[in-house]
Amino acid sequence: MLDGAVGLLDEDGESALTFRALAARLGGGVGSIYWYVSSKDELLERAADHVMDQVLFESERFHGDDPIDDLRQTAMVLYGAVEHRPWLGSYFMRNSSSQPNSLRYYERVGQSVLRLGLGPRETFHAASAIIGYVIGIAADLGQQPTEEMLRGEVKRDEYLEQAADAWRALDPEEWPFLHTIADEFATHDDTDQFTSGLDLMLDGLRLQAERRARGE
Amino acid sequence: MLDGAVGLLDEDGESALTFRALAARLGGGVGSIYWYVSSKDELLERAADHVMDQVLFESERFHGDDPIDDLRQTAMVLYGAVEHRPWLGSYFMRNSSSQPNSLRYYERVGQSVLRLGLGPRETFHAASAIIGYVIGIAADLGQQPTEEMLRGEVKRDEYLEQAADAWRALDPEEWPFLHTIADEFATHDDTDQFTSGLDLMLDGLRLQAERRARGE
DNA sequence: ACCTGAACACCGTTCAAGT
DNA sequence: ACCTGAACACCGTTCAAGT
Repeated sequence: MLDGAVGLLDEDGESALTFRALAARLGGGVGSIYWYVSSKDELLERAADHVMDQVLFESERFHGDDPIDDLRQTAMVLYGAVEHRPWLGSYFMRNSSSQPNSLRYYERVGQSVLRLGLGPRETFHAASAIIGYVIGIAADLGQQPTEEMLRGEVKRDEYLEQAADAWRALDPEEWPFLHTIADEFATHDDTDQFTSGLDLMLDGLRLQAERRARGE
Repeated sequence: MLDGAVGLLDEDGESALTFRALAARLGGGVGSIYWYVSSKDELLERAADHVMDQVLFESERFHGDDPIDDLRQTAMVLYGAVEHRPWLGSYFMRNSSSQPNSLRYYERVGQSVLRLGLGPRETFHAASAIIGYVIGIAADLGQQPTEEMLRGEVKRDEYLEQAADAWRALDPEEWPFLHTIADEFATHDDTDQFTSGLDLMLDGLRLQAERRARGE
């Protein structure tokens, strides 16, 4: 059932997942889904956790010497899963019993942070910040244009170039930032953008750990 | 109209904003809303930008010597707006013409980053990372429990303590991270959590700027 | 124990008709 | 130019009835 739900979501976006469509795909009646799930909210939570099962599996092979490296790779696996699933961000990591894999993932990230030797509060904050960042960026990147691209109406390059052109047409005195980044934006790679911000955060985390190790 | 829409969203959450409820509040018919807005999506985009108007106003007074300080304060104003409006994260910063304030906010953040003297690509990445982080964390924090709290069913403290208890009951060998942070989680302050992660990212950004200034 | 599908309440959107 | 509200297609959810 969850395979079917994730399939519908991946193929045609969040609006394609209806009880009727899911029942049709499974070859059953609308009502029978309610035997396994109590609401659409729970269906989406369980679908999210179903995706996290794969994320968890893929991130289990990272056991390097540097905990920061492990964190980077673990975060990137999650990013890969959320990048084209904007719905995932809104439903995972709800502290509910129907999301055991999300909790395990949180624990995994946390264990890498633990190796940095920070205090409990800093450890809690750092692990939450990393996951929050991944979700935030992925939600940002997987928005409206993506939906139109799913329907094949707009190509990504054209969309970016169009937005960049609009920025270039603005007054440079008033919009120096948009002018500076217009070229970068038009040709940017989403994964690069994600990685850069992640590295900023991980650099800050490494700095915090070093400071603490020096007893500051 | 947008005041009415934001009012409904703030009072009873995203599901309370329906065309019928909005029409009733405005004392008109359902169809008349379509004279001003072409779809519910656009209504939410404009409502989001309506909120951003206030965010923009509040963040205009930051002009300190340290661009990083400006960034921190500008980010915190946005956080304050999104914290209790989980719907905002999904609708703002779509590069559409109906969101001029979001674009202005992006420019504002970007101008502070520009003062750090990085290259165009790093500038683009840093500004996007900061905003992505704010949205991600705020979306994380403003989830399900908040909705139940809106209905007055669960108090925040009880909810956190309950989750922490569930973590404490797990095997400590297998879940060292959750055991380490259970106490912190039970008593944590959302704004503290947000600020800590933001500072990690800003520390990393400062480091990057210093490296570049030294010509590395 | 598990499934069915008609029925219900509600939603976004359209549109002929009004002022 | 702006508003009205019935009508339409569709949705999540319920439930009496089936196996």
